[in-house]
Amino acid sequence: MTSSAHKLFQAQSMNLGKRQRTRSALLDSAISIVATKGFEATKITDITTHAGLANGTFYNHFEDKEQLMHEVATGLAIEITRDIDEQMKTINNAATRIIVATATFLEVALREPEWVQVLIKSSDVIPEIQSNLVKYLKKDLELGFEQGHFKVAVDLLLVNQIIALTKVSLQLNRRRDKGITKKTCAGILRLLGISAAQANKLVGSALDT
Amino acid sequence: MTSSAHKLFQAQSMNLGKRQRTRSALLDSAISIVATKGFEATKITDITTHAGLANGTFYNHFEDKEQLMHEVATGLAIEITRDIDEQMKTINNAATRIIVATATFLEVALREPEWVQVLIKSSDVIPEIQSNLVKYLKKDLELGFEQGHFKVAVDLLLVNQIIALTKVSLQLNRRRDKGITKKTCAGILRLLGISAAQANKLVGSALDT
Amino acid sequence: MTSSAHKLFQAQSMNLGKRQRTRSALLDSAISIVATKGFEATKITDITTHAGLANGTFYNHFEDKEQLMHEVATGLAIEITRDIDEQMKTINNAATRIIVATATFLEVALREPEWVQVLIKSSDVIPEIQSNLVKYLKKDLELGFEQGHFKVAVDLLLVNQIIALTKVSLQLNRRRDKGITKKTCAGILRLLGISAAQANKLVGSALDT
Amino acid sequence: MTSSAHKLFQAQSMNLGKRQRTRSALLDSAISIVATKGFEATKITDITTHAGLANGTFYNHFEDKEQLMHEVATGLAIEITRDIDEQMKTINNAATRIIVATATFLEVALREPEWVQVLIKSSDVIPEIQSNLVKYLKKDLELGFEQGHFKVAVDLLLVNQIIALTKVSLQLNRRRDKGITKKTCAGILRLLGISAAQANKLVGSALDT
DNA sequence: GATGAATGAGTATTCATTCAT
DNA sequence: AATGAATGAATACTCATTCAT
Repeated sequence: MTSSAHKLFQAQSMNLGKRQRTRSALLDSAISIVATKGFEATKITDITTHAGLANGTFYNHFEDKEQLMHEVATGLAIEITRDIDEQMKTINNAATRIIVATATFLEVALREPEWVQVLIKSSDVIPEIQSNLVKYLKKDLELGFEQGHFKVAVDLLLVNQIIALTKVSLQLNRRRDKGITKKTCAGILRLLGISAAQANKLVGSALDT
Repeated sequence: MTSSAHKLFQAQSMNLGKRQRTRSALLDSAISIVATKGFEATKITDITTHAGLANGTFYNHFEDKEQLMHEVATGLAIEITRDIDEQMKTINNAATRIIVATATFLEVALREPEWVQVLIKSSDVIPEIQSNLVKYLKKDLELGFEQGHFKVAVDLLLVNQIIALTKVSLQLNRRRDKGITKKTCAGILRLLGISAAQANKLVGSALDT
Repeated sequence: MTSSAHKLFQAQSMNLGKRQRTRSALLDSAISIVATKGFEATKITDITTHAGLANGTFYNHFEDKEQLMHEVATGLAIEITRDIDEQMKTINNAATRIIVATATFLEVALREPEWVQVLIKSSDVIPEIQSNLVKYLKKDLELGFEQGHFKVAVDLLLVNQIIALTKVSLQLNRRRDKGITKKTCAGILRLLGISAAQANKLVGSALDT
Repeated sequence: MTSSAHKLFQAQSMNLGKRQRTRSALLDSAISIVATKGFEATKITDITTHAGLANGTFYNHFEDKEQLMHEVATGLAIEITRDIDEQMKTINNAATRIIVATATFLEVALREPEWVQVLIKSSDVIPEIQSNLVKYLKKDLELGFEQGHFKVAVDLLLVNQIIALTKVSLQLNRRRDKGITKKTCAGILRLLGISAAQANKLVGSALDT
């Protein structure tokens, strides 16, 4: 039927009871469908059919579509964040942190395009996702400003500009071009006031190791 | 019924026949409703009711919602572009052109928030809008690169990044803050490889006259 | 499809517009169905099918089943009350008033069993019906007590007892036995403290003219 | 979970096997739920949840809701009848029998409102209840007519009128007013052709001992 | 026997679209 | 052209019932 994408929730519930496995099947199906058809256009029956279940089964596990999508988005956010956090633990330089975070995120997007697709689409509907992202990103930006790397005062506009540049990268990257990751990171650094040449150098040394 | 916004299509059809005026009323109503409720949530009856017409009348003028939205988006694009083109006729410096184009667009967004709101929302659904925008913007970017102002090679990613920065500005500008226009222009220039200080200077001299 | 019963609402809307006639068809269909299957068991599609309409048409005229049933019950109450009021205008003796009101009501029930059936069933769900009935009945009972006909103090229990006796009459009168009307009136008078012999005499002279 | 009401079926099955005890738990739960929410609105899961059982367990004991309600109603009828029969064994005077039967029934209703509530609601759906009641009541009424106490010929209408008066008493007696019992008995006697004064006297002497 | 997950038929409701007036 | 009543496909949600464990 669908993708070779990894089943996030199913993987997590392999050794749990039947109830949890069915739940996970629904959550994973929702990811596939939403990635394809979008949030609004996804019908309950799309999800249950994709999971090989009866429509009524949906309501044994979720109140409504809203609740399901919440869990999907939350699960995805946690999973993706885990990867990024791991990479970032030992990095102190703010410019490098921004580069690595962006690049790791975009790599996940190459590996699991459905996950990120859904996460992005959800972030319009589920504000927590967006606001969490803003919070963490802001911290690194302020750090970089204090460290003297970035020449621009941090405000909400700036944070959202960077998120927007990352999203653009995702949208254009249908062809899975790895070069776009570097260009995106460099663009973000330039937006932060770093010169074009310096931006390229920083991206190169941060990502080519 | 509601807004003090200017009726784009009605204004254009004032002196035409009744058929055209009814058509225009529907188009203008669509703008108001879509700006408020979004594309998906807009019902045919919302539009006809707002226009003071019977629901059936809609189908005397349009095949379906899709077609209506096409015309709305096209009309808006033409109208808004007209303003910008006017401003740009005498400007040769690419950096200034980018600034003025962005600022003019954002000013229209302040004056006619519904128009721009709808245009943005439509651009997801109607690709021509986006691709037209890309075409014109690309020309100026290439000019700037040739002129030596911008330090970055022009590609589709770059164009879309600039568009994205402009959209972010719109989304955040619920409070009609004019300062955001300048910040947005400066951000675009930095993204194009101009230093933060130089970007601010250019924006200042382009917009403060 | 069904009964030879008179179409209350259709009769009232014969010369009105199409909208009103369709509305009335739905109201009359509701009466037929509710009389047969009861309030709870009546589905929207039962009503529309019986009226020869599409299910969606229902919602062009009513918010939901609740609203429809309200109108049905109100319409029936008005119609039935009209008959009774007519008969009672010139009657001053309270005992006679009670007899005539009960007998007229039971006669309507013989003529239009569906109407009364539905009215009774509605009175559980729509309290206004019941409380209106209580109000009017109470007045006559108090009059009779003042006039010295009835030996029993009027209270809510008494009023409800009389209503209950009338309902029993309806339930048992599947065979359309006119004798039950007299027995019911006599029973009510006995309940009000009138002797069995006197009760029969009063009923006889009130109804045999 | 809730009421302090006595568990009829559980009490009867205390010393029987587990199967019987589970059955009884379901029957008692059904009484509680139906008394609160009514027959139609009672869901299978309401009953099983209240009994602390899984929903599937229901079908190990009953065919469907219908069968359950049959057993509930039958059990309640037997239990309540037992009390009344006990009281009546030594009473020969028909008027006193009617008074005591009614009063005992209404007392049970005060003590176990759920039982009677459900019994009344069931009697619409399960005709045997009603017809049994009719049979026993009819016997006493005929006795009273032979004894010369009641002035009215016994027929089905009369029997149902008396039942109706008893039900009215239950419906109005939300506030647990003991006075209503006496008024109800007196009303029944008046309906049977006994004068108001005599009715009050009989009720007084039958119930005040 | 008990469990509770899964089932799917049944129902209310919405709304784009048609068409007779 | 405009009207607005009627349509019916689409969809969410409920709940009695089944059945594998």
